Amino acid sequence: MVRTPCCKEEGIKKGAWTPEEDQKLIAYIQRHGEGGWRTLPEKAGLKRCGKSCRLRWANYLRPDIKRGEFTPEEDDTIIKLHALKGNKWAAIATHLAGRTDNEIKNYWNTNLKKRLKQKGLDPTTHQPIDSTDQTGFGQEKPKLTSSSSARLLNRVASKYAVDLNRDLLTGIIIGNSTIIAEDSQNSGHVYSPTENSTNTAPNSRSLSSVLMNNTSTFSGLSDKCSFSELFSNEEISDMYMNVDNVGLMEELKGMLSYDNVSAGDIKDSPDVNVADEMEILDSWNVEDDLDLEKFVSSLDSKIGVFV
DNA sequence: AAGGGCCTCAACCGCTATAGA
DNA sequence: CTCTATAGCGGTTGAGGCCCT
Repeated sequence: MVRTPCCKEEGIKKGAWTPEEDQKLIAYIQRHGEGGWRTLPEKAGLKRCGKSCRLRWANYLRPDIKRGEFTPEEDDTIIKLHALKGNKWAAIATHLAGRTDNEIKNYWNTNLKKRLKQKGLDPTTHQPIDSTDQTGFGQEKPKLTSSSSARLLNRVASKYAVDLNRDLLTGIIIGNSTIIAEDSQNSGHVYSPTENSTNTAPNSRSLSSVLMNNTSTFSGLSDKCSFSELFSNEEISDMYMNVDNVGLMEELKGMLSYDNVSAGDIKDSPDVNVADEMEILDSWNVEDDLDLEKFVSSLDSKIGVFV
């Protein structure tokens, strides 16, 4: 990939923008519209590189930018979306009208991060820092990289998760705690990919069984999440607003995080024998109606201990 | 008053993704 | 398919303001 030289030329100004420069940029964009950033500086009479102009416009001069203090509602939205998306500032910004990714990133680093720490929450994982936490989600999770089986289980789950319909997933996420509680004791249930996905109860029991029984093994904040393909941004945001257990939603997202992943995508992961995992996964016949737990046990004997 | 440390946030840097020739 | 230009993203930097001693 060839890097475009930027701001390397002689005579290119850097640093803070002056009001005069701002005016030139605004006037030019009002006349000609956005785009063509490479040639814009010269045409607009600015001694700046195009990238600098684009950033100045996108982060500061755009007329739809909302300035001023973040509201408590915006704080809440950022925190919840960060739990779901991680440091995907641009993605988070799409949920906050008038706020830029840069502004949200700065606000997170200078305010919200500290606030979470003060509440005893890890700003990265959003889980309690205190290891005595009794929720189960706050307990230190084994690193994803520590378990090949966990990774594969994620992929197995995701392989079937795509068969689940939207209503089912919504049901699992929003307030279906009764079923989940029952499922935690239903260890013998067969996680069957052939169950009718429109039959909500059996499938939700299967999926949430996996969640509850293996909660410590699921992780991941991958942007390859198929979650976003199943739900619109607005719907995801609504779920976060309504869901009681944010941790559960994260777990579910983690389950889906390997959807569409290929061996090539994860071959750099240090402790994963990807070839083994993919071979096992590919050889697994969906029609076998295989019990997931038995399947995982069989994996343990082949590629490591399942935690 | 001074100056040192801390905080904030605009701007920059380095990189990837994508489109189009 | 390859190459190149451009757009976009996330991490980092540093100037300037604020606060404390």
